[in-house]
Amino acid sequence: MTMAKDGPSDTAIRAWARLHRVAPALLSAVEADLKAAGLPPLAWYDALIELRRAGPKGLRPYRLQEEMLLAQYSVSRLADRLVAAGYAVRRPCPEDARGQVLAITAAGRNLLKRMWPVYRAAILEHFAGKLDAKDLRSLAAVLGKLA
Amino acid sequence: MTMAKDGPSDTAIRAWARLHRVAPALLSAVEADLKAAGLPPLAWYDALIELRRAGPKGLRPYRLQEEMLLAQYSVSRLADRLVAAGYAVRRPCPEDARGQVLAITAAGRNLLKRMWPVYRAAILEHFAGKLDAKDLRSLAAVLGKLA
DNA sequence: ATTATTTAGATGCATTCGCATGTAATGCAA
DNA sequence: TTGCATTACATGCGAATGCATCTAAATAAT
Repeated sequence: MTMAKDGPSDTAIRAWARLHRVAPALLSAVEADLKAAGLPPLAWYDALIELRRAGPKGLRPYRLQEEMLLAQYSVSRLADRLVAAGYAVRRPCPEDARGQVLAITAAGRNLLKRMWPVYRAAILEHFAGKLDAKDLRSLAAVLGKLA
Repeated sequence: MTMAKDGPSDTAIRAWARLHRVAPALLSAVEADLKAAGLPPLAWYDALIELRRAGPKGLRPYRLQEEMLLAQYSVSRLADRLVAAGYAVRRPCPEDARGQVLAITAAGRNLLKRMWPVYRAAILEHFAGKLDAKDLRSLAAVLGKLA
């Protein structure tokens, strides 16, 4: 009955419960498809997309951190792995000697190209294929309010 | 331009991107509130809710696994921790000697009562407070199609 | 200029996750 | 029944995560 304790409404609880239930399942279904295709995790894709968008000037790790909404150490280690795998390089930062710049390599761009078909198919199969255009727009609109 | 390669539409990609971006951030914001209050992770709450719902007869781990959409080893270890913390007990299963039954303890029920106010406030702050009733219903409806 | 504060990033350590596999009991088939 | 596949759950081990802390450089304060 949602007493006057002034918490979220029952409707809100239901929506939350579904989000809490569905979103992680969806993400891990997509991750599983990538893994099944012998490809790296989604986070690598996301990071490389940002690096590619940043262009040849590269991207500061703290910027990547903001874009991806990750913890600092998480970006630091993601960068370690991307660099170790040859998909990105670390360069010293000209304007700030304590910082660095991350840039995508040719291998990184190639990885994006190899991942996208699998990623795209996974999005279609697990997500977009189950919704119509109206659903998708309304979902994007609602989620937009949460950012 | 979403060529005739028959992937997800641009609208779908946008919706996916937001979901991928917002949902994990939301979850970790709520987790952070719980942690800040000195409380266990959300997964403990979810599991204990299921155990409480199951009543005194308890719940088989594989059932919990289905409810929570988790990996088998993940439930096994979650159960380890709940039991170690005294919030649940393992009992041998009468009808299946290889199985077991998990049941919530009084301490577990008490933990649920302590967590709920914090959880509820977090849902309100990070989620429900930013949306109106129509948003919430439409979100629940769309996510329902993905289950 | 000297000192204190903040910021960028790395890392040791403990916990957790994921994968593969192991053990044991059940169910099914020949 | 005996043998084989399946199901329920646990676990060793390597990788990833989270926390706290460290270094070093930049910035602000005195």
